[in-house]
Amino acid sequence: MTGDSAEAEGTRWLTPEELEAWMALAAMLFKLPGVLDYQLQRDSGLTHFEYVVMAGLSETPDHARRMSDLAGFANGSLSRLSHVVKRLEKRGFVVRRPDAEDGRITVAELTDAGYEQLVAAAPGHVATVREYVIDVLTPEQLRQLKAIGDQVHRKVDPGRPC
Amino acid sequence: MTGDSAEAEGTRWLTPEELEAWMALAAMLFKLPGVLDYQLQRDSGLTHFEYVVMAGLSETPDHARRMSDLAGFANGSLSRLSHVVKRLEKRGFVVRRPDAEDGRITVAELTDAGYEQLVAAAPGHVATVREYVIDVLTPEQLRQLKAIGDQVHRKVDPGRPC
DNA sequence: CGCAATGACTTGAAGCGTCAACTAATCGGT
DNA sequence: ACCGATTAGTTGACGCTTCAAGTCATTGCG
Repeated sequence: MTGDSAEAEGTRWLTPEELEAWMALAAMLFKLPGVLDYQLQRDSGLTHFEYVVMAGLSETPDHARRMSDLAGFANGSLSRLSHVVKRLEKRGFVVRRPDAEDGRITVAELTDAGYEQLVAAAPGHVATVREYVIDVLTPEQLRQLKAIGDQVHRKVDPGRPC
Repeated sequence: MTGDSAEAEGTRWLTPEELEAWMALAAMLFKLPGVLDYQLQRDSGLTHFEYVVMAGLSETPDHARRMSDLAGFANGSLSRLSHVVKRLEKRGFVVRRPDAEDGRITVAELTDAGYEQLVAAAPGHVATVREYVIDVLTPEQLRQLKAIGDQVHRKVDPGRPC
């Protein structure tokens, strides 16, 4: 679909430069998740999403956080989070309890075993991020990447501070 | 996991700038596929991956291509492609046949119905890519994005021209 | 020529994510 | 104080991706 045909006249096709940028982004989009999941799965038995969820819990002072908050942090749906937390609970990495003040709210809390698992997984994960992303880019490119990512993210998901 | 603790001494944790860049990329990585899939699914009943596969076929003069070639183009595994092409075949968008010269090779070919489906889906897809990525970035950022994407992609997937 | 090794897929099972439906708790107007 | 509306989260079914195993064709070595 290169836009050289005459149908759909109203369509603004991508210029060659735009296409190149999009293809480069798309290739990252397709490949990076697999690389991250593969390393974490192999070395720590965790999905990248599971890792992010547990990391989100570890960020708070009491290693606990309500579900919808956590879902936002991990960029996933509440349903997805619910399934994942149930699995993590079954594995003993997390516990769930209703909030004392508002019974609708569920609070997920990282167990000690979960925290240890996260601490054990972190170095390998960070090394992978470094190897495939950070260390192949210059500091200037990292700045650019942050700006680009923020702008796209803001467009995709407007209702958020960031 | 912010690296302020003392365990795992050998680990080079991310600096704040590196972390910011990574978080911005990760947010894109999580959200964009959903946006693209949603639009294509809603308006054309296609997955983004299915779209890319059919686009890969439409690029050749005879609208046909061997499976492993196509898998590389679409950045997916051969197994994934095999399942997807089977579904597309069931829907009448693609046909498969063994190669005449080498019986191991399967060639997938876009049918007329498949081509029409693709042509109908393209404008909406391009508009979405434009809306969420291209049009929120400056030409300079698009150049940067291409460079960044290429470098990461080359690291992730070394055995390829691009 | 024969047959082991390699290459190109295909298949089936298992796990994960999404969607829609559902439950349960709180809010808000009267 | 009541009851419909809203908010928070859970669940089950279905579809898609992955992984490991299997099939069939071809290559190349002895």
